[in-house]
Amino acid sequence: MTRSTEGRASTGDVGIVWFRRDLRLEDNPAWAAATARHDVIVPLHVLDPAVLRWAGPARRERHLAELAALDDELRRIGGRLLLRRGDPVTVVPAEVARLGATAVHLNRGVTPASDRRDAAVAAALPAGAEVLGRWGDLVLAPGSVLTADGSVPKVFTAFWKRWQRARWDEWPEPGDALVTDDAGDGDDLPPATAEAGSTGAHAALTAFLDGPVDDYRAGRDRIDRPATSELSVALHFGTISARRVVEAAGSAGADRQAFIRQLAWRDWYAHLLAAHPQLVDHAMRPELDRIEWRHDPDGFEAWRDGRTGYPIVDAGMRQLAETGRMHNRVRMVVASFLVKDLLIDWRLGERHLRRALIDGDVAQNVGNWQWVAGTGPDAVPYFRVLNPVTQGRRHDPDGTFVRRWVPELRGLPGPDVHAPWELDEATLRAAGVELGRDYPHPIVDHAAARERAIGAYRVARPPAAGDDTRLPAGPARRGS
DNA sequence: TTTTGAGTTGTTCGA
DNA sequence: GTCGAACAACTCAAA
Repeated sequence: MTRSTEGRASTGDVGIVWFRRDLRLEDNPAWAAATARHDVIVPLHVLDPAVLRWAGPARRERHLAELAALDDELRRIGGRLLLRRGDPVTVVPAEVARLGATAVHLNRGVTPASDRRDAAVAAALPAGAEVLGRWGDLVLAPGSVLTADGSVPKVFTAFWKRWQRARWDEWPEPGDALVTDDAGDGDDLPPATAEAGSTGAHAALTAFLDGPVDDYRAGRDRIDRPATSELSVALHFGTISARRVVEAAGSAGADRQAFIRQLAWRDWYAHLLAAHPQLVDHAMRPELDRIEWRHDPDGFEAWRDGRTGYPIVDAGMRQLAETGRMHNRVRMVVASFLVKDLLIDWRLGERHLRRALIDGDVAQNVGNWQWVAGTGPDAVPYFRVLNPVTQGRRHDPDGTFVRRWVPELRGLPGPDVHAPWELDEATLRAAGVELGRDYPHPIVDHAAARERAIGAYRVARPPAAGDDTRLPAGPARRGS
């Protein structure tokens, strides 16, 4: 502990704000409640090796930059972020005892692991100290958007209707407590980057609201341009509150409405996981856990390393490996490819993306993977299989995105880059591409793989009542 | 309790 | 090239 704080702290009641996924001071319920209640605040962050093990290099690096930015923000009001390393279940109670704190304020997470950890911390606190949890990550807290029977709506549209009607609970107003300036291990942090912290988050929000938002419906699926808010990382670390984003966007016009709707999807997946923790590794409908996934380590590696022979898939996976980022549309395409084209268990892909993405989040990632796999909530026809070539031509019409991440195909002109195997020898030769040498042949035939996936899903489905003699048939054809 | 209409970031086929 | 229907059969929400 550094000098000056001792004197300030000695006269007053001490509270700890344990920052986790809420690395901001503005619009932060735990921070506001703590500064209103205590005389002295200790802002604490714990680097937990067990959590860091599950983060890829891109997220770890950004995590440290975000901590540095929060530390900068605290310095501006005379404080420092107290950084500790270790298991929070021992570290947090030890700090409470050392500082004589009476409460630990935090914003809760929606995963079972997060709740278990917080409960273990609470149980280990010295007598007289307590954990005070709030919700600060979502627009609406879990449990606040329910159907008439008290459950989380299982189709998005029903959730969306109620979400729009719901009123926010007011968050507490911050007080004027003193903030301590003990940095702990914080002096080892790398400098904050320009895009980190609340400053970076608000800059990204402003840039989005100054232009792209008003073409959001048409632009958001364009993977070759910056047409989205790029706020997922800021929302992941909580450097901006989702409520601020909703307020700033307003609701004027269908484009802004479409953008806000995406934040409702985010809330929906969090609400679902909070209510159904088993969604992390089980299909919402049990029969869909019976799908016979293929054991195909080579296929998985080709997918992971970006050499499936499908350019949009490979571009996305290489971008992910290099940067920890991926457009939402591309996430759907690569997920559909693994699950439907390769018929590999969605859980394997989910784990990989969750680790590699900077914004990798259990609730969001699981929700989206289950949506693509058709195993989760929402009405998804099981025959929905994304065609990687169609998706590429539609959302990357000039092939710009592919050429950026798959340099060996740069010589191929325009949208032809999405299906190099369809080109004639002369075109390929002119572009300096020999399939099988410079770039892989497709590892599966999409049309055949699509039929295979539909068949596997059909077999897993329980027979309809009164129809238990039906044999698994080939894909139905209309007009037959 | 029963009924009814809707779901859904898609693809494919044929007119 | 564009358009609409079909895909398959549920489950869900709300009346």
